[in-house]
Amino acid sequence: MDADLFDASCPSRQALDRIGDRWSVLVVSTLAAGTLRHGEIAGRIGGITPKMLTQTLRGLERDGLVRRTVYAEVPPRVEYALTGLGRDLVGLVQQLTRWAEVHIPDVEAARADYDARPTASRK
Amino acid sequence: MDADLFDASCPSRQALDRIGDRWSVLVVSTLAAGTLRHGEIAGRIGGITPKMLTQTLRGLERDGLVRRTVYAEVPPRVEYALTGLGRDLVGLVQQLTRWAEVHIPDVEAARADYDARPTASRK
DNA sequence: CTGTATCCAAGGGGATACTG
DNA sequence: CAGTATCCCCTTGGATACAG
Repeated sequence: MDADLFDASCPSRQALDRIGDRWSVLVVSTLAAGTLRHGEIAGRIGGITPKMLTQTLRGLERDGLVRRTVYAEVPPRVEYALTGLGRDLVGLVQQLTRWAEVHIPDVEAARADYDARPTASRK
Repeated sequence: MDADLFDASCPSRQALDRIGDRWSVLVVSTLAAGTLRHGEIAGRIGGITPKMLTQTLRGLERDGLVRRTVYAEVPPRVEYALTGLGRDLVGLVQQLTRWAEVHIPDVEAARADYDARPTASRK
């Protein structure tokens, strides 16, 4: 019931808990293009349900990564934009993306090799 | 059924799918210290079940991030070590950790502020 | 348009016990 | 010691319908 220095005290775990879910990275990356409305984000991502979009946006807003602005107009208008902290996160995500782009071939090669191995095959 | 440029084609998503789970980052970070045995890893992390350790290790091995060496001895001995690719990933994870260490205070402040807001309170 | 509420299926991951 | 096999719970997230 008590780990060494890991569990919740590990910063990388906390960071991953924030962006490790299915949509956060996508939403943040989309907002990197600039201020967008709820429907615009949904349209650009495609496949995300309104529930998940709102849920993701709320989480990002709560963590100070996204700023939500509501305009009290007749047709409700709500705009979302990255905060300075959010823009910072985007930079990190882009590094992650870059790493992935460079190394994915290696990973796939390793995987193909692993799956083809006669010894420790077995998925 | 077809997103713009995201969904599975997004590299960052692929990278996150690899390290976004509960244990991969912890295991990889632990192995950054050097070659370790199954039990040693479990001991250093604390709280991980043998099932999850093996499962995580298998995934990392399959993706070419970790190298598994089995010694055919009387008391079974299996050692795990990072590959070049794995060491590369560790570098990225450390960047992530660094970012988290620096910005977690901001995130927590934003969260506390959000939770205290009279307007859009409501968890 | 923006967002909420409900229902529900799938899977991750924990506990435990057992095998080589 | 290393790893496997079950069982099972609980969370994530998708579909759908509805409200402000």
